[in-house]
Formats: sequence, C-alpha cells, structure tokens
Amino acid sequence: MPELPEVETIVRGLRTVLPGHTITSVRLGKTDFIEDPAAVGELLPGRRIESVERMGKFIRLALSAGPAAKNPERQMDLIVHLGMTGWLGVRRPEDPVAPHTHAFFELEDGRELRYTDIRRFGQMLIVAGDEMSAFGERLGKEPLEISASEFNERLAGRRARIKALLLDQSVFRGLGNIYADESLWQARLHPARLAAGLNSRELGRLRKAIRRVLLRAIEDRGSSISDFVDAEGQPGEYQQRHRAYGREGKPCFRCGTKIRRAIVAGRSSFFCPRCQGAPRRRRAVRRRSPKLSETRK
DNA sequence: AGCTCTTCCTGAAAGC
DNA sequence: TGCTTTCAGGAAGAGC
Repeated sequence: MPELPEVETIVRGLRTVLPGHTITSVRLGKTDFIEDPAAVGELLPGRRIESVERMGKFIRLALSAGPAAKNPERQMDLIVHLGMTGWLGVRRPEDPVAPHTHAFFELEDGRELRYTDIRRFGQMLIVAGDEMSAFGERLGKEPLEISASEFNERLAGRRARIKALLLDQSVFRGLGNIYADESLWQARLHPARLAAGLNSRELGRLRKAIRRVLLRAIEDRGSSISDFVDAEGQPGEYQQRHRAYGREGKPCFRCGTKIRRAIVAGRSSFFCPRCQGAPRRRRAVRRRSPKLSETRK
C-alpha cells in the first residue's frame, strides 16, 4: 500500500525519465477513479511535463502547455493518488500491459506513462494552476519537514487517539497504517493513547521516530507487502525492517513480548503490549446526577 | 469533536 | 476439491 516512502520512491523513479517530455495522446480504460475523464483526455495532449513532485501521498506532474494544447494559457497539474494498489511508470509500447492498466499517456518519444490500479482506490485529477495552492492547503504538513513546535501544536489538545491523527491526512500528510504503527512502536507509544495525553518528551520521541522510520524506508525504497513495486518494477526492502506491522504473535524486537493486534481508529493496529504502555482505561461515562450532565453545556 | 459504520474494488486466504 | 465468506485498506460521507 503506497504511503509516503512508496510514493517518494515512485516519484524519484519518474523524475529521472519524465521531465521535458510531452504528452501526445491519452487512452483511458475504466475511468471511475478519474475526477473528470473528458478533461484528462482533452487537456493533456500537447502539454509538457515540467516536474514530478510528491505531496503527501499524492504525485504531482506539473505541466506546461505547448502550441498544440487546448487552453494553453491555463497552467495545470495532473494529480495522481495511488490508493491501495496504484502504480505509475513509463514503459515502451511493446512492453506487456499489466492487468488493470487504465490510463496510458503517450509521450512524444514513443514511450508511454501508464497507470495501473487493481482496486481502483486511487484518484486522478487535473488541478488548475490557481487552485493548486488551495489543494495543498487542505493537506497537513509534510512529516519530514515539520518542526518540533509545529508538530506539537498540531496535536495539542486533540482528544483523538494518536493513531487516528497520524492517519489523518489533514494533520500530517503521507503516513498510512504501516508507517503509523512502525513509528508508534519506535516511539514506544500505544496507538490508542489520546494525543492530548502525550507529554513533551513523548511528542519529541514520536516526531523523531516518524522521521527515522520514513527516512530509512525511503532509503529501502518502500515496503513491498503484497504488490508494491517502484516505477522500474522493483520491489522495496523495508518490509524486512517492520517491527510491528503484520507481526501479530511474533516477539517484539525490544522485549520479546508477543506483538498484539487490535482495531484502533478503525484500522488494524500492531503494537507491543509491554513496550507501548496501554492508555489508562478511558473513564466510563457514568453520570452521577442527570442534572450535572444536563447543565454541562 | 471524534467515533463507528459503510462504500468503493479486487484478489488472496481462510472457512466449510 | 470447490465454492463461499472474510479480510485488507485510503478516503469520504453518514449518523450518532
């Protein structure tokens, strides 16, 4: 499942082969993951890919218009989210087409950029230049760029479970289930702890753990759990370093206690019950007198 | 505000 | 063996 490190890996691969090339035509298969398929088909031909960037789990292809493009005065970006099973890469036309490949962007040199997505949980949309900043503002901060004080501010006073906030893309962008669990294991924090209950030492540990986990995972070119491969088709290596995710019943690398699995924030969450101290049981909501609960706003 | 449930989708794996 | 059910999960939306 592509999270920040996997998307970064794809982006780095695309960056070496895409910029400077022009889209000459578009072919689409199933289009239910595309916001406006007609616009993709009509507006992209004639545009040149200027740059490839990652924004959280989104891939952004910045496009400039050549003379053949429609609406050449409008700067636009093609935004792609890989969802669960998405893949984006460049192939030659004679290369075999992977099943569930639903978009082909032919380039002026004959190669084609292909989008493959088994489950079609991905997204594809065109964002006009003047809407790009608004798009970015809807997302949270990049976890690798955030300062300690910004990090703490984002979590301060939030009564949601820390796992839920790590997964919330409007808080931080790019973390998913795997790297949230790995970071919490590294920071020795239970996923069900309330963010508001974390002290500054714990917040500091968490921010550092996230950085460490993500940077190492990027070095390893992501985690290949089921089917992730990079833009060249190579699997990542980081799954070999997982300490929590997917390790139910196996010994904790720190203390040997069996890793447990529980549903937190609606997601299966893996943690060490010993190293990652469980939150104090949430106080049962017992009402003393009906009046008290009524008077409280 | 935040939680749970549902929906989208396919394929792998578990259950019978 | 072969069919059926369950599960996985990113994100959004509904309802509480």
